This record gives sequence, C-alpha cells and structure tokens, in this order.
Amino acid sequence: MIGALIGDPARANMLTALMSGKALTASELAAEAGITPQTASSHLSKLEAANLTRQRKQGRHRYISLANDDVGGVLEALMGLAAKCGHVRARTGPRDPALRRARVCYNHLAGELGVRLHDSLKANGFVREEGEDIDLTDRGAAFVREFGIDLDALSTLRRPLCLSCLDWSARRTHLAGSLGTALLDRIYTLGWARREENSRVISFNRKGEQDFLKTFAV
Amino acid sequence: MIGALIGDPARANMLTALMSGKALTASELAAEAGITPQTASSHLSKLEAANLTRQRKQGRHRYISLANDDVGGVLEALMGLAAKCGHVRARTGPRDPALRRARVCYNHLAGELGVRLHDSLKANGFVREEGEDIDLTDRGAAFVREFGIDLDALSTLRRPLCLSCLDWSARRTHLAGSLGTALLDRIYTLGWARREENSRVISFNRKGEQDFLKTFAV
DNA sequence: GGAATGCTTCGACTATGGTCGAACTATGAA
DNA sequence: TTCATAGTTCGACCATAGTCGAAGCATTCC
Repeated sequence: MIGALIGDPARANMLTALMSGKALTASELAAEAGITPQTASSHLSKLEAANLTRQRKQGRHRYISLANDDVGGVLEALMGLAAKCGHVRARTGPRDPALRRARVCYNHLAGELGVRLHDSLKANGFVREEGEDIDLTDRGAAFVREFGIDLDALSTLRRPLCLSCLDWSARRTHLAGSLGTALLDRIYTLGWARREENSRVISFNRKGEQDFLKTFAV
Repeated sequence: MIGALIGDPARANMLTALMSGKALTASELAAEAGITPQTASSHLSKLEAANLTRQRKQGRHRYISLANDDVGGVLEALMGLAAKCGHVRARTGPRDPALRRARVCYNHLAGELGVRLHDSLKANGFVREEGEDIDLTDRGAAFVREFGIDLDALSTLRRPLCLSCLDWSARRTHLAGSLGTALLDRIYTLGWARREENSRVISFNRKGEQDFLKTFAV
C-alpha cells in the first residue's frame, strides 16, 4: 500500500522537500530528513520501486525528483488534510506567512496569489470550470498569448493544459497543468518574482506584485 | 503525521470500506479488515483522534463514518495514485428482504419505508434537520395532526419529540422519538400494517403500502 | 432477572521495519 | 597512482506498534 510509504516520517520529510519541484541529491534528502545516507538510500529505493519518485544519475550524483504531477497533487492534498485536522508538522517557522502568500506547488503557483490567479481567470471568463475539470476558453487563449506564453508549444505536450489543484493553506482551487507551469515561468521571466533558496517560497518584489495584481484582477 | 494512519494495512482496509459513504459498525470494520474487534477498537480510537472518522453511538452499536468529504477526497486520490481498483464489498444489513423493507426499530418504523417516511417529511418541509437534530415545523405540526396524531399529548411527555436514528440496513437517517412511535402506532391503527409474530418485520398489506407511499410522497 | 451481543480496556507477545556502523563500489580530481 | 566524495550493501540492533486472549462494561433481548 502506498500510504505506508508516505507514512514514515523520514520519507515524508523527503517527499515534502521534493515538493519544491527541484531535483535533490540523495545526500541532500538525507540531511533534509535528518537521517544517515545509508538509511536514506534504503528509503529512496522503496520510493522509486513504488513509482513515487524518479531518479536521474549524473556522474556520481543521483538526482531525485517526484515521479509526476499526480504525486505532487496527492501530497499537497494530504498536507492540506493534515493542516485542517490540526496535525501540522512541527517546523513552523518565520517562513510560514510567506509560504501562505505565494509558494511553488511542484511546478506552479500556489498560496493566496495562486488562488488569486485562478479566480481572476475564472471571473474574466478566461477559463471555464466544471467540477474538477478546467478548460481554457477562446478569450482565455487570447489572454495567455498576450501575456507572452507560447500556447501552441504547450498544446503539443502530452501533459494536460489545465488541471485544478487544491490549495494547502487557503483550501481553494488553483491552476496546475502545463499552463500553470508556463504562467509561473513567465512570472519569473518578467522579473516579478524569484524563488527563495532552499524553500518553496516565491518572493514577489513590490513592482512585480503590483503588476501581478493588476494583470490578474478580480 | 496523518499518512502513517492511512499507511497501516488494517486501517487502510477500514477506510476503504468506509469510502462507500455508508456508516459501518466497529465489528463490521473489524471483519472487513480481517482483524479482531479489540484490535479494530484500538485503530478506530486513533482514526477518530486524528479527525479522520466520526462515530455515532446508537444503542450498543457504534457507527463509524468518514469525518468529511475532504477525507474521502484524499483517500480517493491516494487510491487512484496506487492504481488499485477498490473492490469494496459492501455488506449491507439483514439478509431477510422483508426486514430490509420495513421493521420495527425499538418502537418506530425502520427499513426502506422508514427512510422513505423521513425523506418525505423533510422534502415537504415538515421537518427541519440540522446535524443530528430534527425539528418539526409549523406546517409539519399541521400535517401530523391531520394524519390523526394527538400532538399535544406527545408534547407533555418528557421524551424528545423528534430524534434521528441511523438505519441498520440502509444506513440512512430515519425518524425516532415520540413522534416516530406515534406515527407507527397510527399506521397500525389505520390497518396499513401489522407486526409479524416473533420477528421485527412489519408487514404492510397491499392497500396499506399504497396509502403509505401516497401519504409520504417524495 | 439472566442471556446474548457489541465494544472496550488491559497486558503480554511478537514481528515489521527503521536505524546506524562498517565495509564496499563507482566516479571524479590531482 | 592516490585521495576524496557520492552512494550502496550488509549485518545487527532495537523500538514502535500491531496483534490477540482474557476480562470487563454497556446495552438490548427474552
């Protein structure tokens, strides 16, 4: 059963670290989980055997990342449930408010600003939401092209364009999928925000946040 | 961490069984998980402490259900990820079809027709249900008086007028309390049905069932 | 009243699996 | 070559917690 894999504290810590979307080495993950490399090695074999993670060997390094978006989504949902039930992991630091404001959820924007983006797209009729499915409208397609995204390139990917993802802190839906990733990349490119080192926090600078709020008005 | 709770095979089996949406007893869950009742009892305390499940004591039974939709959603996601086809065998209630159709529950009507009565009262705005509480509305009071029940006499009893009771076979709420008893008595008096000897079965005659279904329409 | 059922608590047993030390392989650098 | 780093495998240890038998409590049935 897959739950048992996620259940172990050490593995949970590693998976949480991988939620940043970055590929981490086995040693880094060991440090993150507070265990020795040999123990981590054992855990990583199991995670990989269950197809929760994927590895890429490069030289003498072994880079680990989550196997796919689904895994990230399930982990996010689990964290949300844990947060709601009051079983939040210890480790609540000063980063917490920033995390709530804007963070990376595997590869797309989450937190208050992530919800804001989703709501804005919906309010303006750029996406149509039906249950758990999200579809980009014609007007929405025009909008994202205008925003500077190569929509045709995204369409050729096998990955779904729009996916809904449940937010951990706000308990609201936000946008995942290849479009979600592309939007976040574009936000970096525009210089509105940057990733904090060793953290899931996304820091918007003053001007970037103003532009963001103006572009994605509700 | 919540993942550890879901991780254990026994608990996973129980939660899977509860995914049907029905409330199950502690013993049923023990059987479902293939463990003894005392082990199940221990697991259930933990699940409840973590707010994953909710219990409702009724008589000597303890009905367990998932705490909320979020829990179900996460479990669903996990199972989808595990690509595990959930063969959730729902073992529903009594084998005797007659018992399932209509029977006495202490002193009021239960079974499919009991659920029907409850649903009808609710659909017509005769009762208002809030959580586990049920209240008779003004229109409902008029209705039961019209049906031939001395409501004022019931009001003088110390016993609660309306109580919700969880159905044994259908696992749905139905009406208990002094009003539930009075309604069943009235059904006897009208000659719609009678108690079978040495059984909890209530036999409606053909005309009686027709009248019942017409009176308590949904 | 007594019998039967549903469930819990207690205590003891046991097995799974997480953990680390030590030794080993593999890649890269000097 | 020699050394250093990254990671693995092996073996042993041991704590956690899942398990059940026995006994007890609570409720309903007859």
